Amino acid sequence: MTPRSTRTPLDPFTARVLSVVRRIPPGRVATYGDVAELAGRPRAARAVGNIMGAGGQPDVPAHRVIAAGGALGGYGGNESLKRALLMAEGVTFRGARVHPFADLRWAPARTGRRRATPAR
DNA sequence: GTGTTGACGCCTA
DNA sequence: ATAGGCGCCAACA
Repeated sequence: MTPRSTRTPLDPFTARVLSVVRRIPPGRVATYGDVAELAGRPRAARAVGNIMGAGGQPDVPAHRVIAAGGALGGYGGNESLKRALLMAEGVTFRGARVHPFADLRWAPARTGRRRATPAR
């Protein structure tokens, strides 16, 4: 089980991805591309998918990470479960896509990012 | 070090 | 709307 969590200490990017996903609130979703961008690698959507599939941790709501355009994306072969989990949180679907995607799509609150080093 | 795989994304037909 | 192709990045053999 979790062949990776017990091996590598987690690279910065991977840790960042998990951190981002953890912040996605219930009833909201984020695309693999969104997570990748928030993690610092806008083109690493595929890598994010791999990281999700790698298992991650129980406190990481991977089911809230979907594909672009509101598509469901994968879930270890249990897409129906992923969809059920989202619906249970209030996410509505329109066919195979979340709807309204624009409103359900989550974006981090930018409560005014303060720099650690208060520009002297 | 290289090669393959994969819960992706976007473009073109 | 469906199918195929290319690019992207990280994990693993």
